[in-house]
Amino acid sequence: MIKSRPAAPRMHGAAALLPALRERIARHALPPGAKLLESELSREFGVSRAKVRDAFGALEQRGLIRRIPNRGAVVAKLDLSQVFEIYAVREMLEGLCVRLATQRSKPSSWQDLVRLFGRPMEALVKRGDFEEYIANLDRLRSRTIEAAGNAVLADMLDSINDKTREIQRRIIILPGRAAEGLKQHRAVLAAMRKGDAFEAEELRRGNIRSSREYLERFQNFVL
Amino acid sequence: MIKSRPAAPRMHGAAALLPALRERIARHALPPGAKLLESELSREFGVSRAKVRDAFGALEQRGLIRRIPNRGAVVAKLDLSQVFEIYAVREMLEGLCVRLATQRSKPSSWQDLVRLFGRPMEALVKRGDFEEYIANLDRLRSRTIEAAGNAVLADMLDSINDKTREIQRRIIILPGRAAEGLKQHRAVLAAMRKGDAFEAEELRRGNIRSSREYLERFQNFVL
DNA sequence: GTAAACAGGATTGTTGACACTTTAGTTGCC
DNA sequence: GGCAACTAAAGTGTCAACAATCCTGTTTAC
Repeated sequence: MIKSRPAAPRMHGAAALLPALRERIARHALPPGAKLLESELSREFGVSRAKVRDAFGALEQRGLIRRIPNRGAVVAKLDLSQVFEIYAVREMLEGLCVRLATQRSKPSSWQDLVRLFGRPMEALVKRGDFEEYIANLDRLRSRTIEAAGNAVLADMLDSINDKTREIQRRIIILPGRAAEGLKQHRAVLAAMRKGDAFEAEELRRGNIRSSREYLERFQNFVL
Repeated sequence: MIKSRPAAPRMHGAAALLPALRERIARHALPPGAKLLESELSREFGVSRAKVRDAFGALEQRGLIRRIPNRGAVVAKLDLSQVFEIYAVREMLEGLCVRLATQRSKPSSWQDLVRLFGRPMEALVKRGDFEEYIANLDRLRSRTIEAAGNAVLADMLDSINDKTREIQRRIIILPGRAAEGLKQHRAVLAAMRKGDAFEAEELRRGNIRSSREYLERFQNFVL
């Protein structure tokens, strides 16, 4: 059975506009280079063109779209060098995030995730169920960000995530990556479970460097 | 002689609006809590209210102002906990920046800054010329960011800088801070001059932690 | 005397129309 | 047939008037 991933959310209203566009761009439902028409979106979401314009402004600030005067807005493409730039920043911030999360929470609070990343995740990798694998990775990530309790950091990671979600998906399905990643996440979680914040940080950074190396090796398949 | 710091730039035109507002907020020419009137700015800069509104949107995204529906925009105040959140992130990013800059440039390219941070800076500290001291610090910072060659990182540091420029100024004038900071910056530069990227990173992080400690100790005077 | 109700003024939010720029298609000339 | 100039359509950028909301000071009722 094919898991029907919810398509583009067809919610109406101004509040739904920005999140919906972010989501579509992050999932490459709007692929890089795609043109965004103000009037079209205005009709689809039932909001005024001015609001669409506001949303475009926000997306441009986040670096998700590029606006060319009199020519409209297109989804930003990131070339390889930008992706590596992001990875360098990401390594530092995710490391910090894990360290803070470990320092600010009871070690035992990670027990359920330790369990989840044991047999269940192993099974998902063996079965090749990448959707659920990624969903669990997201659970770990959200819990970590929440535990870190740093809103500035959360914002930055969020922004980075928007830009590289699709690329991460493509890396995960590379041969061997999911299994290797799982091993690394287990190590991170074990350090968190011990309460060793600095070891957890270093392991998480290694995890991201390793992901980066896959990207380097398979860049032709990913971009 | 008093160095007349250029007041609020009275340039006109839509292009000048956003940078001018950023500058005013960063320098606390518009202090936290100050109200921003659309019509007033519209007149001052000779642009339509719609453009002022756009600029407000950008400032809100950057976290420099808060908009309350039907009540307008006020300069965001940061409480102490937010400042510490920013410091945690800043430590990582400035460290990364120094490391990248060291790795990607010829060690000899830092020679002029090494000299500048020798006697001349010493004299500025002795004389208590904080304006020039800070101007030189900014020179070092820009050069480092440029040498790091990472646009994503540069953006994030820029955003952080907007929010904490005034606070940094107030820390620098605390008793002993300028002298201690200078020693640390010298050590960082020496490591860069040697080409030891990781030592430079660690020293820079220490420098920021040290700045943070001053803030912690003197928080009542700074905020 | 106090508090609620009200009116006037000021400020923000929204909409629709209009002007400008680009693009694509068509016509006409060489 | 190919190239250049023109035309029409589509889309974006801009603005000004209108609507809704909030604040302030005054009046009114108890």
